[in-house]
Amino acid sequence: MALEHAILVSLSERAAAGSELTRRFDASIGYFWTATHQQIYRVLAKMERSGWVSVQVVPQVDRPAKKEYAVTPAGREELRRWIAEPTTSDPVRSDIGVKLRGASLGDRAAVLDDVRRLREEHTKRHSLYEYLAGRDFPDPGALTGADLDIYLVLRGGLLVEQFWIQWLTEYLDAHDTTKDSHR
Amino acid sequence: MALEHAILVSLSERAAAGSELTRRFDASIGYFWTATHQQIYRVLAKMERSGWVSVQVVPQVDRPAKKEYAVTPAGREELRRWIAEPTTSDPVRSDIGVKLRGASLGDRAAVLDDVRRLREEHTKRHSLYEYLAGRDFPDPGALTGADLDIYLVLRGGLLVEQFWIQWLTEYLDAHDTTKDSHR
DNA sequence: TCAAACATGTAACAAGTTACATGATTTG
DNA sequence: CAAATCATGTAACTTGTTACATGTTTGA
Repeated sequence: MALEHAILVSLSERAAAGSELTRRFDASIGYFWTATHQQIYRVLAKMERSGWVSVQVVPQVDRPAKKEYAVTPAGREELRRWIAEPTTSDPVRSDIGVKLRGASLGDRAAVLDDVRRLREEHTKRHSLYEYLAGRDFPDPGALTGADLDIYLVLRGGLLVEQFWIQWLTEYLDAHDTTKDSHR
Repeated sequence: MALEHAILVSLSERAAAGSELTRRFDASIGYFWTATHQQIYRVLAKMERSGWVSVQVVPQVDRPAKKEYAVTPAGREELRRWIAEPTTSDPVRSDIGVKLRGASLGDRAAVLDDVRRLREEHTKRHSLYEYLAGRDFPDPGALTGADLDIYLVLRGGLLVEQFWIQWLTEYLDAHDTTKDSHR
């Protein structure tokens, strides 16, 4: 299970409540791991029982109180242990990959529309990442340590989006030039 | 759920038993969807109850009998329906992405070793796909219909492997030139 | 005949998804 | 005071993983 470890990484950078963690998973950590708030709250409760994180209720001036979670020494130890462990490649799962393969068994025109829409989405995300890279890392060559890591993971996000754009474009080009949109 | 639909695509190409499907998921379909035999048998049973596939027990001369599954008209209809449905991008989940981000909280040298090992794996898979492409699709420009689709999905597999090799190489280069392997 | 490979499964569990629920506080 | 937002959760369900179990047939 990597969700627990992704949370440990995020909390190590800065203590946070479940809602704040959810926002982080929608953004930076989300390049390579996603989670909904329901999952995060459940796992946080479990991690507290395991003693990997501690909680402190923080009353707020202008907001409802929140539970701020911080990594404990046991949590840091667990994270070290997990990081040193050999990684197995996660299986790839992509609906669109299955649809592209089976397109001749359904409505080809609908698949092509779908592909155009997805390519648009990935293009937008790619632009966003480029913007973030330019804004937060104007001089990548100067980075070291944790900052360098954060930058390199953002690079991974950029490269994944590039992959999608390239693949979907190849698909569209191949099916536009061969006029077999009718099967 | 796309496993059911991935099975429908595979069975549409040719009827098969669970063990044969498992082998296909380890190979071609597996570029973008994976499944173990336990999952496949469970889902096949469910699909039979739904009427999407039919079974025929085939006694074999030199092997134990197998249950051959074939797509029914209802299954074909369901596949058409699913293919026409708009696709939502599947969430990305990658252990190594989380580890790269948190590397400064653990043993950096171990992470670098891990990255080298993973890059090696992806390089091998890339070579395999290149071999398959050259063997099965010597003249991609001439392809149409289902054959073209199968080729384009293989292209997707190749491009994913390229992404991995490039990203992991960037990571290694960045951490080799900045000598901060000690945190 | 006994080990290996083939084919099919069960059971228990872990992880992820979807839909809904609750109370606090702020803003119009 | 009503609607919107924030923060936290529960419950039911689906999907995926891990470990084990069973019978068949071939080949050493």
